Amino acid sequence: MDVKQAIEILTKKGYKTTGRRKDILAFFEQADGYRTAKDLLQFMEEKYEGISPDTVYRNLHLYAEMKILENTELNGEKHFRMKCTTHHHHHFICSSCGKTKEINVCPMEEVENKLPDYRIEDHKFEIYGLCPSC
Amino acid sequence: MDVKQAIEILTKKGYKTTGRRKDILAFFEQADGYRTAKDLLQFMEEKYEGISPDTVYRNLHLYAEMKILENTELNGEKHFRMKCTTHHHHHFICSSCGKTKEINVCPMEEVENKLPDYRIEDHKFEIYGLCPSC
DNA sequence: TATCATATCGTAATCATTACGATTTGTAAA
DNA sequence: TTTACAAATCGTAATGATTACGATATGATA
Repeated sequence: MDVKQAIEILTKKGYKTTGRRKDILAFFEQADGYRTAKDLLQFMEEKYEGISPDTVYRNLHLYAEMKILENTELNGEKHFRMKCTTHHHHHFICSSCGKTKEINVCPMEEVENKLPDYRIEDHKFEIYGLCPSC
Repeated sequence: MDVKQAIEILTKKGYKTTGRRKDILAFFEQADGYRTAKDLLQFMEEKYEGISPDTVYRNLHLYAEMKILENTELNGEKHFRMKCTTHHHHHFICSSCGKTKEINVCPMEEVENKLPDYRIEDHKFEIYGLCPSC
């Protein structure tokens, strides 16, 4: 997912493309990993002095709902990153810098066979630790 | 993990066995699944009128730190349950009632081979959905 | 350029969690 | 059993993240 694709989704669903929305997307595009709401708020405050926290959180939720961002809990805080648009996969997440590495292992097929009477709606498979540079 | 084992751990590490601590453990022993801090607080207030929220949260963290409880995020809220003491495994978690089902699938060996330069510290593999009764 | 629904602001409210001094209470030694 | 003391809890306030909301500003479309 990049800024261009995200804006297309917004437009198609009838949402407006404002400067703040574009800058939030740009922040995550260049972020290369998971970032907190606070990180984003600080970034936005540099350009938009006195920006309302409401604006930041509202758009974070909007983007998560529209599958433009994905989120996870890291060190007790919610973190966000651009959603991957390629094939299904999971991530190693560096708990120090938030960078991720794609992991192409998913045991869900095996698991589904073991849960015949359950309705499976979602799953999470994440590996945490330190990346080579941290 | 049951109440008896948990109290042994507390005692061994020099923590006191208070009525409140025993009742918190009893709550999770009979809970059979994940419960929120609020669930626990409500339960405790029935018996201990005017109990301080500090007491509840402090002990939740103490138990999590001592590996008596494990926790996860469910519907945006932290949930806790008694820690499993058997062999390593993962869980299906019902997002409606919080009940869990043991899943004996773990692909970490395969994953470790793919991350030679990374320090792996933890991993999470959880399946979410509805259990047969929900 | 005018219109209008949407987005944002400014600020306050909410909610979960944490902090802290005062008081109470297990625990272990006398 | 009593005493002594560190640990636990209370009562209450502070904190911090998030959400709410009426007023105002601003994209998008005609």
